[in-house]
Amino acid sequence: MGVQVPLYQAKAEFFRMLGHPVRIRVLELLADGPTPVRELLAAIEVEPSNLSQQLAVLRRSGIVTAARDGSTVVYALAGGDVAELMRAARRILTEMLAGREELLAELREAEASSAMPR
Amino acid sequence: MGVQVPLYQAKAEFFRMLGHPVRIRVLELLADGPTPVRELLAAIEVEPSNLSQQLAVLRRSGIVTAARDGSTVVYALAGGDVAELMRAARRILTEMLAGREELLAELREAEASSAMPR
DNA sequence: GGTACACTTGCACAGTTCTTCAATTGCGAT
DNA sequence: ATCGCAATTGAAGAACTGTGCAAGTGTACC
Repeated sequence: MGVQVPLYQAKAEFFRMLGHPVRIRVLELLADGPTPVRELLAAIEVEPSNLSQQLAVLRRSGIVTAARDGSTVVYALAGGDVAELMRAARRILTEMLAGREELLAELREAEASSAMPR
Repeated sequence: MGVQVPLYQAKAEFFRMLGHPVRIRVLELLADGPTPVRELLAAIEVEPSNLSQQLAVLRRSGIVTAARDGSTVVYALAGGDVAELMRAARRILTEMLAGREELLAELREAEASSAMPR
């Protein structure tokens, strides 16, 4: 029953895999259904080789699959509730950013009513 | 009012912030309620200065707050349904890890213990 | 004051990830 | 066979992240 490959390690790797703007956009596009690379390239501003590198990361992690169809390659989500994950993340993100805006507003008020900073 | 930092950038930063085993463990411990650093240190095998560095990352991102109470510092989730995010992630991980028995077993244990009162 | 403890910060170095370029593979058409 | 297009791979350097140590801040207690 020993822990051989730590669970926290696996979770962290999963989140790290999501931690790139191009990879996020790809996953959101794939959430609407299987998509050829050509379309991903048209939708995301990125060099083809860079997109391929990011697709390779997603493939290696197992969250997407690739299938060749003639001369194009079509990517799809390997399964799972990716959309649900994104929704949960967006909810937390919204709260986090809202809190930050409030702090910024408070900071501006405090500066206006006290001595000038450096 | 809205800052024009691309949304995908913000999402990627959010996930990258989660992409570290120590930070994951901290968030899961905090999901059970506010916790002093001393307890985090006892539960996670890590050097104090390393834990502090990871706590600083979480603080900077805004997902946790720190409050001094005497000589100890107590951390808490800043809000948001972190537990729900973790649940969605676990569901996807389960599918991705299908076939890797050890990790699946650990995921099931984690599910069981999170459903139990302490 | 001084010592002890809890926690944090600065810093240097090791390790990892990102980006880009050039080279390559696979496929369809000529 | 060769051309052109779609997509991938390999490799190198830049950029970023993680770690541990030493030094720092803040609090309590004598």
